[in-house]
Amino acid sequence: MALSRRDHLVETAAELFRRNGYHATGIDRILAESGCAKMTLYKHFRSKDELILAALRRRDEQFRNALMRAVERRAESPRGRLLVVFERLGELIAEPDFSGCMFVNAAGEFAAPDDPIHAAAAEHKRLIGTYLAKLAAQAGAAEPAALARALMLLIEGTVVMAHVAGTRTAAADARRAATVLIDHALVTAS
Amino acid sequence: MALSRRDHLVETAAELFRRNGYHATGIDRILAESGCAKMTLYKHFRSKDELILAALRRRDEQFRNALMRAVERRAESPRGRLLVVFERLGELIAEPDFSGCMFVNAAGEFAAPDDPIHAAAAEHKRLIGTYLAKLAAQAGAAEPAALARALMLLIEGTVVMAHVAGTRTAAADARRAATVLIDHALVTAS
DNA sequence: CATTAAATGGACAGATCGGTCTGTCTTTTC
DNA sequence: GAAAAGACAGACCGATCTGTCCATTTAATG
Repeated sequence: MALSRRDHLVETAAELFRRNGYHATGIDRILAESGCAKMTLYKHFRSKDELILAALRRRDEQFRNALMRAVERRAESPRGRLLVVFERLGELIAEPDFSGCMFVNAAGEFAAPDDPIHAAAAEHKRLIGTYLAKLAAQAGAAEPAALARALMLLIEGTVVMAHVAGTRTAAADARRAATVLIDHALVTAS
Repeated sequence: MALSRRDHLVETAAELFRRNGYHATGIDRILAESGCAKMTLYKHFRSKDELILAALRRRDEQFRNALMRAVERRAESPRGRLLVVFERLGELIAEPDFSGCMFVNAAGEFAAPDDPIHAAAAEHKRLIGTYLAKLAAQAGAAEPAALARALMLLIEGTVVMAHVAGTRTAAADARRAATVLIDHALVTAS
């Protein structure tokens, strides 16, 4: 079955927000691109901000599901599961119209920490961090949460440097640093 | 001497852009806050985008000067100079109205890589990276450029996680990871 | 086929956007 | 003190923004 009208709207919006930003993407553009009428939008959402929230939630789910599937599929060792994350990172930033992390961009445009949109971005990062900590624990890290936080820094830094500065080696750099940190955490644990 | 009219405008704009974003900050707001007339703005700048560029250039200089001064002032060992960067990072993200990196936010709102604003953000990151590579070389790293790129990832990741997710331990996490990477690079060099 | 629900295009409102222009006032300079 | 330059306030422009409303058409359902 094709996407429902609502989902089609959210999908189109998410793509435009990702590529062009939130304030810079007008409602009319989203409607024209999706072929929906204005009243269809405002029947499903009370405001543009709610549409942004729905778009972020959709992308959060898609992103985490794809990540977890990749880790499961390519899993070799528990240590290797952590490294799969960085391989996926390399694919992500190599995509033709990669535009950085849309959650980071959202937090940038909606800077107030108590803004629901900012909070949704924060929740996304929290969920990824929790997942990484689980992988780190399975790999037998001395302090799984601490290792996960360090790897998160490398991941976010990679996305930023690849987008802002166009650093093509970012994912490889991150992977190399990650192996050092992971091995250090595993040695300390044994 | 007080700031010139032009500099006062740029300073006010930079602060508003940093806190509230670029598209979300209107010209009128900047004028009201700075007490300038519209024609004063358009005498010095041809467009809002040029004002944004001037604001980014100003902040880039201020930021790098402050960083280099901190490194010089608190310098102990060559290795310690690298770690001063992370101490400064901790102070930065602890500031009351810290709003992430305004260069990253600029690249997010002006996503096209060939946009002059995006390019200015890229140049800022490039300059920081070059400086880090110099410090890494002075510390005797095996591959100074590679170490610098890895540290950049930690730094950018710290700013992102602190702003987006409110991770208060980010700078400490980064510093800890940095020492591991630095020592690894120094051991390999000897 | 008839009824009902949903989505359509498009007009419209009110606000705000970036940018232009006019005219007045203040400051500097000689 | 006169002349020149710069900054002031604010009206104004066309475009665009989010959001509301309506009248029509389409699609699904009994």
